[in-house]
This record gives sequence, structure tokens and C-alpha cells, in this order.
Amino acid sequence: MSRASERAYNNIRSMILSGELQPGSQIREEALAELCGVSRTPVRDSLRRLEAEMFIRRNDSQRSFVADWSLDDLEDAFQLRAMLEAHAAKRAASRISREQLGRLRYHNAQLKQAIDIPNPDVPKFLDHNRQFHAIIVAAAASERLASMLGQVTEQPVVLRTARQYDLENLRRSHHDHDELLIAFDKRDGEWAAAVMTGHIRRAFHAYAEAHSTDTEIRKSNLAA
Amino acid sequence: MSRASERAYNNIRSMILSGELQPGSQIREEALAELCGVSRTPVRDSLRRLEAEMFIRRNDSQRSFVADWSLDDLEDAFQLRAMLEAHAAKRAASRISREQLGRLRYHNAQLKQAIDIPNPDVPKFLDHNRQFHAIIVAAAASERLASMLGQVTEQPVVLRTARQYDLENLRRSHHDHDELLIAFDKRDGEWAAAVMTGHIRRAFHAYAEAHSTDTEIRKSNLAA
DNA sequence: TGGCAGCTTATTGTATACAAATGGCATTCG
DNA sequence: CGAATGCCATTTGTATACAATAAGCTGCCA
Repeated sequence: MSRASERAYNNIRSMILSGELQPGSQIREEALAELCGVSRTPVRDSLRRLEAEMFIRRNDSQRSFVADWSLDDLEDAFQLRAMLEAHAAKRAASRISREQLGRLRYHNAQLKQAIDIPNPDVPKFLDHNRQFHAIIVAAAASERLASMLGQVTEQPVVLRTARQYDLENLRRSHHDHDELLIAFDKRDGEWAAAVMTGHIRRAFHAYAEAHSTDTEIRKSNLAA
Repeated sequence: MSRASERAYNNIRSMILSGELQPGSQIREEALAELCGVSRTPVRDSLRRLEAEMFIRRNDSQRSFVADWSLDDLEDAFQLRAMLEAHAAKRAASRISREQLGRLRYHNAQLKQAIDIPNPDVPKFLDHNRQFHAIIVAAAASERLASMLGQVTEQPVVLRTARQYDLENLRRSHHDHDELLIAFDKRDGEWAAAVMTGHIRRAFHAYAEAHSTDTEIRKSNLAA
């Protein structure tokens, strides 16, 4: 993707992810164009992409709004993600190369390092976690599957989820990865898929709990 | 979507589906713009959409080509479709309304009529088949799932597939629908999902067989 | 006062001109 | 003769002007 267009896309996307553009708020092409320092043309391209990825919704008269996710929407996304990622794990089990397995082990070791210290390095954990999953998706060798997973993995809230993992959850997450590695080693697709399903579903519940606390906090703030 | 943009999208899409634009051939925005009687702007919009839907691929330097599907790609698409549509059936089983069930029965009756005559009415069959599946997806009540299914259901070859169903396959297809109706009636999601999986996988193999015959015909044409 | 008609303004859609980048061809040099 | 390089043609990317459409407001009439 070309320079202006890519810049616009990344800018807008990160503004949505960070919450800078509030869920439900209207989006005007020209305003974004100024913010990104480009013309409306690449902004429009970006909006179309973001709409396809469901970061943005449009009403009947073509006006754009930042998507606002209910807990149900979120569970839906997680459910699809669990199914797709389990499928990816299953495919990967019979296709993964020695070299990919090695990289998987490397990232998992880094993950372990990130949490096996007094003060866990969460960003480091997240980064290696992302790469770990990316390798599995690549090993699954289905472009289509990868593209679909892209649509459900980096939802606004999904990103924020991991930050809310407590240490216990991070450890379990790491443990799942260990088990995935063994399943891959034994080329047991069913096992890999099962582990992955649980792995993603835990992530959802970790979020749901954090979210309800969050909501309560917000409520009490409003009350104050 | 607005007039020019929608026209461009539909035109280009149907040109791809019909084979008028040959798989693998390069696409030039200006040429399409002339063909559709619009400017490049809406054509570009359409190309982006079609690229996301994987009807079109782009090389490193942003040139567009009509997607060319290998049998493997196709099996991949069918596999994903089977998984997603089974998931839809499962969800639908616990959510479908009496009214939707009624419409399902109606379309299935029409399906039966279309093939229970000396000369089967294939277009009629296809139309009611499409609506039957659409109702299930709607009953699943997941926008995201619906959007993903859209990406794997109307691939160029998928469309041509059904035309190659022989009567026996059409009958089995209708029988699957009957069974789905019972599963829905009993709110048995697992059953519905299982039937749906088989239903879609049969479609794939029906295509694969027709395709190999097809290829042989093409080869002998070349030889002649 | 409530609601509707018509106008005004805000926002998106389309066309077009121009800029940037890419590919292909020809020429030249080793 | 082959490969590399520079130029030209083709194609895509971006900006901008203008057109179309929808929303909001104002004032009129019931």
C-alpha cells in the first residue's frame, strides 16, 4: 500500500484502537484527512477497509461512525476467533516445519522470561504472544483463513484485553503454548485444536471479568 | 452504495463470475471505467472491495489481476465454508423463530418441486437453495459470521458448481435440507451442524469431479 | 404550539488533472 | 552476445473541484 494511504489507514486504525476516536462518534472524511495530513481520497480508501474489518459502521445515508461493541458482539467475535484459530492449529499440526517449530519455541521461551520475573514485562509478553500465534497461522497455509482471522483478532477491545490479564492468566497462557508445542511435535491436530479453543475462550472470559469491573468503575465515577 | 459505485461493482463482479474477465488476466482501472461508463474513482472502490473478497489479487507493484483458483484454493474455501456454515446451523438451531422455520419449509418445498419433474428447473432450485441457506445464516444472528460466509460462498467456481450437480446430487441436497429442518425442529444444534458439514462437503466433491471432467475436455480440445 | 415546507449547510460521491511509480524496451558497454 | 542502465510508456496514487444528497434549521401555517 502506498504512502499516504497507508499512513491514513494506520493513523485512523490506531486512533480507534486507542479510543482517541470514541465508539459511536461520527467520522468526517475531511477532518480525518486534515489529521492525517493527506487528502480525502486515501482517507476514503482507509474508511472502506476499516468498514470491511468492522472497525467502522455506516448508517443508511453513508455516514460513518466508530463501531461500538456490546459484550454480545464481543463474545461473538471471540467465538469465531476460537473456531478459526483452532482450525488453524489443526492444519498447522500437519504442516508445520522444523524451522517454524524452532521459532515457536523461541517465542515461547521469551514469553516465559517476560513473566518469570518480579515485575512482568507485559508489552514483551504481548509481542511474543502475537508472533507465536502468527507463526501458527502461517503454518496453517491458508491465505483465506489468515485474512478472516485478521478480522477478529485485533478488535479494539481484544487489544485492550491482554493488558488486563493478571499474572495467573499470563502463566496459564504460557502453559497452553507449551502444550501446543507438544501437540505440534506429535503432529496431533485434534489436540492442538482443543488446546487452542480453550486458550482463546479463556482470553474472552478474562476480558469479560475485567470488563464488568471496568463498567462498575465507570458507573461509580458517573455517580461521584 | 451509490449509483456509479454500485454499478461498477456489480458489473466487474459479474464479469469475473461469468468468466468474461479471464482468471489471471490483468485488470486496468481505466479500461473498466470505460466499460462501466464511470470514472476511475468508483472503479477503484470496487476493486478494493473485490480484492478483499479475493476475487482480485494484486502483485507487488499494485497491479490487479483476476484471481485464478487452484483446486487446493477451492478446497480451502469449501473447508472454511463448511466450518462456518456448520457453526451457523448450530447457532440457528437454538435461535430460529417459528416464522423462519416456516419460510425454510416453504423454500424446501419449492426445491422439491424444482427437481421432482421430468425436466428439473435448475435455476429455480438454485434460487430457493440460496434463500434456504440465507435464512439459516440470518437465524444464526451473527453479522460477523454472515460477512465471513459472504466471502466464501460466491466464489466464481462455487457459483458454477451447482449447475454441474446431477439430479442425484440435487436430490441428496434436498434430503439434507429435510434433515436440517428436523434438527431445527428439535433444536438439536449438533445434529444441524453435522448435516450442514456433510452438505457442503458433498458440494465440493461434486464440483471436484465435474471439474476434472471439465479439465479433460479442455485438454482434448487443446489437443485437437 | 406543533409540525411541515423550503432553504441552507454539512457531508459524501464522482470526475478529472496531475504526480509518482513501475515495467518494458532499446541502447550501450563489458 | 549478454547484461546492465537509462529513457519512455503505462498504470496506479493523490489532490482538488464540483455534483449530489442528506441533515438541520427557520419560519410559516394550521
